[in-house]
Amino acid sequence: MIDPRLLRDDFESVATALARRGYDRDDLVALAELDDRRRNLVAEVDQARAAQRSASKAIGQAAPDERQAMIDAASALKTRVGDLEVQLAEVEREHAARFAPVPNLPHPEAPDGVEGDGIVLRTFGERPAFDFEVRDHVELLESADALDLARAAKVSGARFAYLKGEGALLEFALVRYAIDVAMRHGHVPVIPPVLVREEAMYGTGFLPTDEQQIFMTRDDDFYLVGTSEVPLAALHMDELLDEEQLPIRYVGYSPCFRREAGTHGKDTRGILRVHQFEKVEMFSFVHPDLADAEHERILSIEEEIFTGLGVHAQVVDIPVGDLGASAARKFDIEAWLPGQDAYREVTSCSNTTDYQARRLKARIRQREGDNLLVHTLNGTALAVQRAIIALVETHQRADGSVVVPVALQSYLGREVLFAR
RNA sequence: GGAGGCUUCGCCUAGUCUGGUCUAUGGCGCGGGAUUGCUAAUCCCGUUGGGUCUUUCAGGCCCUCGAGGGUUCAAAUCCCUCAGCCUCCGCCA
Repeated sequence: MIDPRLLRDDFESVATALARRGYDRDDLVALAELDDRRRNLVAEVDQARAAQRSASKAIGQAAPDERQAMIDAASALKTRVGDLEVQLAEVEREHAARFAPVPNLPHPEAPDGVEGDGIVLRTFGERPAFDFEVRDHVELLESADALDLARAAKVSGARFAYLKGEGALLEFALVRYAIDVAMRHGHVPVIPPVLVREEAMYGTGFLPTDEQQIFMTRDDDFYLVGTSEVPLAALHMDELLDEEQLPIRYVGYSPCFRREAGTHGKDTRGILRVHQFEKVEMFSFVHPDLADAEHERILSIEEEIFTGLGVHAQVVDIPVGDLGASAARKFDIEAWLPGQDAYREVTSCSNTTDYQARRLKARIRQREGDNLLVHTLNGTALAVQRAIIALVETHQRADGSVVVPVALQSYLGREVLFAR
């Protein structure tokens, strides 16, 4: 959620910033008016309640024979408070519903544009060259019996997979490798809940805007998380953090569930886009002044992890038109996938400034000055399925075996995968 | 799944049976100050969080006793729903 007070105090800068994301100025005018209406009504209700309270209080000290008249008078005041409260509740409801979908203010340095207009900041790793016909991850993994898509389709449907044998071992190795790198940089490992309540989904900004992407349970009011960003962010929901505790850094490992609504026919082959995947995710709570630096820091850890996997990739500064609701700025790493002859997103790292914190009510108690909202940042350490694709396609050999990068060898216990 | 107990302003705690003097008690911790002097002690003051208004170095008012509803002129206190914690039974990895 954006700050209603900022909208009131500096309407122009909010309107200008959100215009970059294509947000309609007239909608903001309406929101500002709604906010005024709410504040006026709050003042009125408070006043009415003060009158009623003092009337009621006097009754307690009054002589018995005076009481009935006073009670009658207080009853009238009560009716007025009740009427105003009903009006206020209606306005509050509208206020919450109308402010919630407003996206975060973009970072001044985030580039303009829409999907596809991202700016490539740099590339790293060597782009692989092959003197044989390249296989894609499906061919490589299936022929080694490390992946079973057909039976997953039977059991669960399209966009599901079994990882088996060395495929399953590869997941454990990659996960532990990524967690170790993140831990070396001060992130505390966490296995979070993946079924969460509505507050957590709302607080992280996935509701209401991404509702169509989220799985939900039928008989219990749980949502399945699409990323452990949700339970990691919500970890400090409703908390007042001491300044000295910051920064707080986590690295979570969890399955992720996405409905992939609206992606029919897109990336249907293999495990690039599936309904259930596993991901190692970094998450930081920091003082606002340090958010930009933390964003760079998380990005550099992501680069370290993928550099260790010997993968060629590019770092992209995502344009404002392609940001999720909660992000002010986002960097993606796109790895080169030889099987597709293209760069594809393997990590994503967002600075959500105070947007999630305002909704989650996660604040900082400062030694001096007022409490303030903490800033939150998240970034993919390693998305297992996509990392597997990049890894096996990059390091494949003519016979279908795959050379294991040195950084991963000790985790996997072997130097070559899929050897015959 | 069943039975019972519990949740109070950082932490601990009084208050709930019997509604009004609760503007929530006391201790610890923390912040500020005073006094005496010797590895400290004593005393005083302050210390939940949020909203809103004003003539904004400040003050007023409202909300906040796990959350939400209800009863009442009046709710920490009575009633209902929900959540969490604890104990026991059942089940289970």
